Amino acid sequence: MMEATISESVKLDPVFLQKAAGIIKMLGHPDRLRIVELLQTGEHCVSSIQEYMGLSQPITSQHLKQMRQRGLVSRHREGNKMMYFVANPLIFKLLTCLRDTQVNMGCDALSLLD
Amino acid sequence: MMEATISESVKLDPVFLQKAAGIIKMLGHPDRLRIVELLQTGEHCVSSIQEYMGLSQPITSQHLKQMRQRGLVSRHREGNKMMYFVANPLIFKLLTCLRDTQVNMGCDALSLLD
DNA sequence: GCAATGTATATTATTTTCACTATATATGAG
DNA sequence: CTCATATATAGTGAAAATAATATACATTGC
Repeated sequence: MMEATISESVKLDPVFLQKAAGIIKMLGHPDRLRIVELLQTGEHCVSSIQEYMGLSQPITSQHLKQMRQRGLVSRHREGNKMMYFVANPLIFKLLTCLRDTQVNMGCDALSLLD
Repeated sequence: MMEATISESVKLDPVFLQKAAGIIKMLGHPDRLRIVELLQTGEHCVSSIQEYMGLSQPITSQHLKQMRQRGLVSRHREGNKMMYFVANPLIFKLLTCLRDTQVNMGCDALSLLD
């Protein structure tokens, strides 16, 4: 099994970078970041996400819609309910980065410096 | 040497999550994402960043200021010039995620699905 | 069919971001 | 001190994000 060693010199393709920025933008909102953190554990319906987050139903739907449009999450119907789940492998990787950083450096790793 | 295995079950601390969202938000703009990609290779002054990016001087300064306020980058004076550099380890990790994703999955990995 | 539940959308007001122009500040050279 | 270079900030207007309320739509069970 080969692990690719990614050199720092790999340049991000302009198209890729553009799409990536769009995805990252979606994670730049605390609520949405927390939603994907929840969804990472498995699929959830809107009402359970809503309850978990303590958000209104429309706001919850809106966040999910935005993330769906950017390809972060996807959904399927299950009877009455819409089940949402993470649809992009990059999301898992990015969340792993965050957890890793929190575990290794603690909360202060992200403190403002200036 | 021990590599920490980060379980998916590590829950992100609310404070950490809040700060992380702030940092991630800064990367959610294509120009800023490209700027940190540049800075990752070493420090650069404003005018060289500006030239590389093809942005106006005020816009360049503004992006840098925002990122400085969030702790993504820092700077020091070198004579006439202000040298900017990446100040947060998380940035490197996130960029590595992106490069890794691009290399392993190509540009289409981030395509919209819905 | 109707009512109940779950989700999505429309509308609107507020706030925030973005990008531009003009101007101010700081350093170095002379 | 003066000028040139490099950077930062102020002020403005347009565009986008956010959040709230009201309403529409879809599915289930009767």
